[in-house]
Amino acid sequence: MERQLIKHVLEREDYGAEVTVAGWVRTRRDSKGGFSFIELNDGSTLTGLQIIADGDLPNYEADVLRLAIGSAVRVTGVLTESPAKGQRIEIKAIEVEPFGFADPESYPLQKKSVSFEHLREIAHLRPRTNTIGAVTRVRNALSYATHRFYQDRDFLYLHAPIITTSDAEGAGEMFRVTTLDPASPPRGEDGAVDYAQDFFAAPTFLTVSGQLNAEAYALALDRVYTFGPTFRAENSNTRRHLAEFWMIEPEMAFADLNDNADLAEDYVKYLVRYVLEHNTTDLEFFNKWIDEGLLDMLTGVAESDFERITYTQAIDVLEKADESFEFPVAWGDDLQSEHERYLTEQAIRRPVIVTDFPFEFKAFYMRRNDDGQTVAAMDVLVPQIGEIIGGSQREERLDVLANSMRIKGMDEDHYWWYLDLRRFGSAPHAGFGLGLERVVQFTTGMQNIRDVMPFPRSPRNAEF
RNA sequence: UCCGGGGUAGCUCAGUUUGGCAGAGCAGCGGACUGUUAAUCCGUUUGUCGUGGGUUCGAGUCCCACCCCCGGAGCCA
Repeated sequence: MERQLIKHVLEREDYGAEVTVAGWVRTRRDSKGGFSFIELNDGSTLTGLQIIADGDLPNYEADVLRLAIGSAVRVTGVLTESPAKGQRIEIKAIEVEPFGFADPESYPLQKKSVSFEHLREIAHLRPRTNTIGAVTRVRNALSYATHRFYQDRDFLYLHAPIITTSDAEGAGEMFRVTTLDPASPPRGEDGAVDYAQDFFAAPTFLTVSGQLNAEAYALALDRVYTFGPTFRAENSNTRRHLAEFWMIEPEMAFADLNDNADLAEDYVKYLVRYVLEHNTTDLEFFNKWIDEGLLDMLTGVAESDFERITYTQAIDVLEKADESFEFPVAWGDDLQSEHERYLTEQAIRRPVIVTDFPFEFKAFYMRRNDDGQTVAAMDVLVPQIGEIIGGSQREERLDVLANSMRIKGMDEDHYWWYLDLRRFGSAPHAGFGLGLERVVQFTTGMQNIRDVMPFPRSPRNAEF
């Protein structure tokens, strides 16, 4: 008989039918009435399926009574209306076929919940917990919804390179990629490592962003998006940063900052609506156990218009705020985390898109505004997380871009191909980057980013 | 990297103030009971007190160094 996923079995009402399921035991409760209750979970949904294993089963003593938490088993049985509260249906087992048992004395998971800190040390087993299972399903839904959103709007999915020679931000530590012998690398006459002899005949790194590559394709195919892993070798020890994370970067030709903000707002709302509709069971779980206001907050975001203010206006709001900030507020200084959170959580109380930041602390590729002071940048701020999106209209004017690079102290020769895009058929274009893990955090209420990534990489942590 | 809090049984944590036999709950195991569902009740096993030095008759507790984890900050997505 063909095996069915538990989430589909739970929807059936044809009592008396024979079904086959397989999964991992969450709990087993024995009744001295001569039978056992087994709660089975296969990850297809949060809810487990209750199996009634009668003492008459030929392998009841030998197998069923050994099925402790964590054991893998296949069960064929009759779909039955449950006489007890707690579940609508259950399976009265005809055949119980164990695969791998789990020794309850050494199995690290318990019926009772354990701390997320501990689960990180058993990252290979934590997907068997309710929370990590639900996170994984929401993460999957957000990924699928991302493709649907952009595909429906005629964006092409672009695979940007992961190994690169360019540093898109001009800031941030990068992971070096090399095949040179670390013990005795070839050296030039000045004693420095001679990367001309390395695999790529140049220093190479793991990408921090696919944006520059995406710009090239947008200036040929109109609209593209990347969705792939990115890397930062920063020694960041926070609940919002990873050394390896997944980023989505749309890039549109013939678009300005307003178009960019429109797209960002539509995208974030689309993601929220998608999981509200398709991951109801999981979100209710998070709302109950992780973050009590989650569903109200997400519904509010899905229905609200994002507030749009300029950096200059934001500074004005912060200066007038009846709030004592740790960092001073002054035009020309970047917004601190506390400032961002005040804007979205206290002052405006919904997502905020801040635009037109000072040129001084923004990246070289952002389009300079006519005021000479600011650039066409935007940050999307949401409650709880803070900055969830960073983007800009790109500088399409060759002379202005070259000038910005000189001011930022960058090597124009190294970016010859990027400047070529402005030499030949340049056009206004804009795009942004969104960290997938930040959205998973936002939509699940999970506090630590390490719990929304399958095998998170952070400083000192890449064991699994 | 900076600031703060931590590291004691498989897990969650008391015990450190004032140095003197290593503790509780949960889990596991044994039993009782039960259409149960974080089951309940009785009994019970389990220790490199993060690591390395030092002080002391005696250190989980005091001193020094280091490692790791968590929270906040910075960097950012």
